[in-house]
Amino acid sequence: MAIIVDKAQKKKDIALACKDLFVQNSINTVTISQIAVSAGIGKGTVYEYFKNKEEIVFELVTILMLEHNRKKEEKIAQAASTREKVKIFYTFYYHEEDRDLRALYRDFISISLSAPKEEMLHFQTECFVYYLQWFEKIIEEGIEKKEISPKGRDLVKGLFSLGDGLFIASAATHVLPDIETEINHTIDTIFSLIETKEKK
Amino acid sequence: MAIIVDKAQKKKDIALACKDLFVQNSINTVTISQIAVSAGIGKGTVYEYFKNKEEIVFELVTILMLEHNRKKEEKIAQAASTREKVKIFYTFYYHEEDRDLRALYRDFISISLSAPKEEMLHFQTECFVYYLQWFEKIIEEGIEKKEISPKGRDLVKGLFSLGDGLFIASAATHVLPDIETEINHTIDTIFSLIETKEKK
DNA sequence: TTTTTATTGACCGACAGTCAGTCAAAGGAA
DNA sequence: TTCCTTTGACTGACTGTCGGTCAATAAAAA
Repeated sequence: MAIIVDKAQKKKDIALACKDLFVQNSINTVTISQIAVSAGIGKGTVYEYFKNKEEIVFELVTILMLEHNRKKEEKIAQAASTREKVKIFYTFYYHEEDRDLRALYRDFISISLSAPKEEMLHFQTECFVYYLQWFEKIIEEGIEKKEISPKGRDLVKGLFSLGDGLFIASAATHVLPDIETEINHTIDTIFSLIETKEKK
Repeated sequence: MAIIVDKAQKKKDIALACKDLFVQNSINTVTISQIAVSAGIGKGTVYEYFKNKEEIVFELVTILMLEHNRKKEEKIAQAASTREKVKIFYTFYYHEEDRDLRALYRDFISISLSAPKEEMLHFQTECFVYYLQWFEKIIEEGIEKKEISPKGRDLVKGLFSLGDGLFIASAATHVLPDIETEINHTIDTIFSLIETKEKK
């Protein structure tokens, strides 16, 4: 046998090497040559590890998401109320520390919308389901603890999608310059409607 | 002197001539050559009327949107309750008759997210504000008529963005195959929370 | 050596966008 | 009427760029 490269690890290395490239530019303006230079490898080698540009974004999003989820999980565990948990859940859309992931997520949605290839739909679906179930769990626990009314259950998908909706409005228009206030205002309003009286 | 062409009209003609091309394919897969053939003009002529592919999509969206708004306005005027008006407002996301505009809107969001050029942000902002104000008016009238509680005012942007959020989830994932049910379910839940008792 | 794996950049085809040139209509001069 | 000139509309061959391929090479293990 010859050298055995840890393919998975090298994929991560290449992806991370050109993270700034993707964070600072949109996927359409980044070229494979730039990627190869950034990663210090030949253009052909890029294709040994990735089928196309999009796959690099997927890899990057995956890596950053795992790290992001770990931190988020901790923070949410510490939150006192369901309302607070939901608010923390949405900090992704405006917190400074998530800026890179957010920039990639933007590209990511853009790709998924314009090039609806099966793999992308599949990956996007996986991410969506993961976060939706997490979000469902938070709401479900709130209902169990009688913090919020069972009606919260009927708002899960709506509330969840609202985040992306506001995010897109904020990213693609001049409206909503302060998405943080907007999100928290909406959450507060909805929670004032579904929180039970006996909440602490 | 030579022939003077109505530039604005010809822009519309060219855009409409390649409508199907854009409806059936995503903007990235449509080529300028295809556009030229569809419109029965030379490739260079395309650039006499449009700066790039994106501009053609803008033109198309504008044309179809005007027609769409006219019809929607009629329907909403006929609706009995605020809840019904809101539901009709959201039919865009699933009604068969709006399928073409929806397909273009998808591309449109994708472009705005990945190529945030000033013109695009501007156009997107205009559309967003137009619909948001329309939506605000519906809610405001509902509050005036005491159909819904003043809290509805605090939910305007949230409710409004929810539509795009669900739309994207439905377009970019396998989740939410039935967006119609999902939207109406969410609207019903929220309205059951903000509708006043004295509603007819 | 030989085999296997990793790497590479020259190469190719496709595409967006340009531009030098063609064409047709209109007006004016004779 | 005829012919010449002007001018805007139109064109497709051409150029540069980019994504993606592949034959050649390197280099380690057997």
